[in-house]
Amino acid sequence: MSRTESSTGTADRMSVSLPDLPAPTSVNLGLLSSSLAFHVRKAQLALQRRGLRNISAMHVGPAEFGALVLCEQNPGMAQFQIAAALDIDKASVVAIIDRLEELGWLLRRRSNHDRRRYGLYLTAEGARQAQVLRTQAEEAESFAHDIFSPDELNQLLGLLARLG
Amino acid sequence: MSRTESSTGTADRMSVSLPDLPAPTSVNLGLLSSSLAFHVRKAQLALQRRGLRNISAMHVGPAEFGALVLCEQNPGMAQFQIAAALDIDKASVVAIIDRLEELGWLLRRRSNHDRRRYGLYLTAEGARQAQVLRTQAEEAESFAHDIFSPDELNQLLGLLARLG
DNA sequence: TATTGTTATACTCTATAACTATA
DNA sequence: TATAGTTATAGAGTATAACAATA
Repeated sequence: MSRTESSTGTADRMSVSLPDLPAPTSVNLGLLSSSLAFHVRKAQLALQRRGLRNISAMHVGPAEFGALVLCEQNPGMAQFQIAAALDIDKASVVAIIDRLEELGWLLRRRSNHDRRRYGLYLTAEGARQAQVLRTQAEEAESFAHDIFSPDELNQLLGLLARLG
Repeated sequence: MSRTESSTGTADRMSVSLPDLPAPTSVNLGLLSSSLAFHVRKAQLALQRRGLRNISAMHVGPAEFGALVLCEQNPGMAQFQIAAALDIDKASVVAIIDRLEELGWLLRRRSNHDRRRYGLYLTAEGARQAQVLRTQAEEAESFAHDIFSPDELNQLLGLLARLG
């Protein structure tokens, strides 16, 4: 990589301006300002920074939280169903369930109806932690209620749901 | 990891139901259905699947595309400004600019106004590629125009912008 | 002292492919 | 043959910390 000054001899490769412009003080986003992907990505970063990441010390991220809530609402759920609900591969679910099982928050029980599957069940401790995490998640997202009216929040959720 | 059947002896740890439930046929999302983070994440995945990822063969991802568009709109821009605009660390910008420079799409030119900085400028080839990529990005997001009315799309963009 | 760019390093999240056991 | 779960592996995308040059 030639990261030299190369102040001459490359003029023919320049598209816009050779002169040593002062760096712009305010940045023009161009096409990005109307890009859905750009805004969705920034929104996700903003949500992560608000505390949704590393939600309760432990190594419990959004995926673990999602799996826990799903198993709470749907006792006996199978791993491939977690994968579908969270939009990730079934192979990626294994490590998530492993972690929750190691924490003692969740049990795998081989299904008798279909012995290829596990049924997933929360333990009592898992149910307790789910409650704690749910509260934390709600607090992490509570700033949205300051930014948006209830109507606007519903609008946003509805519009996003149509994208997925 | 004991992934045995453990059909007995763990009843005290179960929070919900011991019986071997058939896996639920339809999944209840619980709290997730009203979670902003959950919907934003699914929306991002949907956008990526629509072709925004690996946008033009080469190793040109969303970050490279963003940097290219920014430099096109703001000739002489510095790397730390790219970092701020894309919401990533300045250290992460280095590799992105390296790649664009290797492709011959972009030039670093040490600024004379502040010799700590580089001014970033598109090459003629970079400007050509920016046009190609812009078209591809617009096509990748065009499905949004099928899903949303122009008003709805503006609403969504506006609401997302308020989150970031 | 603070800022800009750089390097080295490591971490999170996820996908892919190949395997097993069951269906 | 197809499906559910597993393993091993690899990749993308980023952050952090420490550093040199410059302000």
